[in-house]
Amino acid sequence: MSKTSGSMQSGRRMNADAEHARVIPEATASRLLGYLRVLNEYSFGRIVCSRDLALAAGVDAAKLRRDLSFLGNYGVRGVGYDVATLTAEISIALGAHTAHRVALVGVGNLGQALAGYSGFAGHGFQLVALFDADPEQVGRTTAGLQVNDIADAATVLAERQATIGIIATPAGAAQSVAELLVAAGVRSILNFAPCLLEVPGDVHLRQVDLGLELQLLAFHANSRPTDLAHVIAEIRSSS
Amino acid sequence: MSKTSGSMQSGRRMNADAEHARVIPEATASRLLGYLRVLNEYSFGRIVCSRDLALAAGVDAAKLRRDLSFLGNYGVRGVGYDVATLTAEISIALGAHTAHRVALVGVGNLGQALAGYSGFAGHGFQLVALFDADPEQVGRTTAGLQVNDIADAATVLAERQATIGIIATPAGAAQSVAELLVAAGVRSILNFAPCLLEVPGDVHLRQVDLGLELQLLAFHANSRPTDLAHVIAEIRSSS
DNA sequence: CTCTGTGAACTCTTTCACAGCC
DNA sequence: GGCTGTGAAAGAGTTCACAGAG
Repeated sequence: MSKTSGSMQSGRRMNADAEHARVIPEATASRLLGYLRVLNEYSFGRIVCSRDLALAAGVDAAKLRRDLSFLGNYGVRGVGYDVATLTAEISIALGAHTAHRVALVGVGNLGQALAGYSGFAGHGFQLVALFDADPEQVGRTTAGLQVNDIADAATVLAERQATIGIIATPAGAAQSVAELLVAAGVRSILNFAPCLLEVPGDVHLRQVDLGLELQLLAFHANSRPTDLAHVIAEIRSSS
Repeated sequence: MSKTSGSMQSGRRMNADAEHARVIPEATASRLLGYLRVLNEYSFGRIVCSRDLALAAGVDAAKLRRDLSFLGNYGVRGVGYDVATLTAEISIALGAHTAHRVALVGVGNLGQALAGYSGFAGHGFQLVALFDADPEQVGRTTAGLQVNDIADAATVLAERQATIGIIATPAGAAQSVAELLVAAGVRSILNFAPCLLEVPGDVHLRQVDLGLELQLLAFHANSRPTDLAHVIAEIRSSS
């Protein structure tokens, strides 16, 4: 997002050490997670070929092989990939082995859906704190955690040491919540509030906008028939 | 490349290169929705320049101008864009004027969060049916609608004529729900279940995976320090 | 002068196709 | 034969920088 500063003097030196190409492109990273999910359904010790794995993951084989090639050469030509090895390598590459302590702000419907998300603990995430501004919610227990007052965020977070924050509050509250989280040392934020957040450059921010997704879907639903109607109208008017 | 705005009369051939500005790239479409949201906070009749609008929308000015250029030439050089005109043009381009009838399946926490989503009605979406498989939920009322049994989907959907479906069920139920929706005439599906759906080619599918977003965030949280260390090491070794 | 619209360069991503290994 | 890994080409998206309108 932000301009990655100086490429003025580009590094002509590639391969200083050449352990392996460590840079995993953004697009690849998101698919690797998908492969990992699919791999979990194969038994360890099995061998799987790119075509089958790709089919199961909903991508095409060439793309999958290209993606995996960023990790190194873990396939065997003429054979395929060992499920156990591949699982391990992807996990390592994505850092899925390290645990993350997560604080969730806003325990409305969306927040509770997130708190109850089953894939949470399963993938190295530990929910360590819940917050809300609503006195009605504060003190209640969800997902085995008591909801704290957002006003106490500084103290609670200092104690619980979260590194990831999830914002599931109304848009109006999101910015101040983000600031609280950042002040408490959170360096990665997943924001579900439909608004733009300002955060320091060293904080990684990810935005998920449910309304926007719906509108994009509608756009595609529209544009296809509309294009057609448009073409038809043109043909008609020209005759 | 593109000129437009003249109601240029094209020939009867569809390959005539008359109407250019019609193809909006995917990446641009998603940002246009963002601009629309920001524009709502300006008063109609005002003029806004690309720099300001871009700042408010969180993109850079050149990108914004490029995006808007896909719509046609609605800006005035040396001046800026008229808020009212721009709002209208973006809405038209995105088809935000047409209403969409939405069916939502799964009224658990996530489903209720979606049902209660405020930006729903505000942007041409009308929730027309709610479904769940849980007898506990069936019959309850959320967001002004009674929850129907998913078993009755065919009948209810035939009557309510939804064009967009939202799946907010557990992963295991998603595929069969998708098939029900498709059979009932739904041609656009927004899927929140963390699984791959198989749908016919003419059905537009959009996937939102909350767990995946979280894991991607964690990936960046992990990889950034490493990247940095790597860059530093390179700089050091080269000087 | 300010600000838009866009060619051109650039970077990121996908796709093809085939060499090389089993 | 089957399959991986990857150069090379194609495509999508971004950024630069400037001509030209007001």
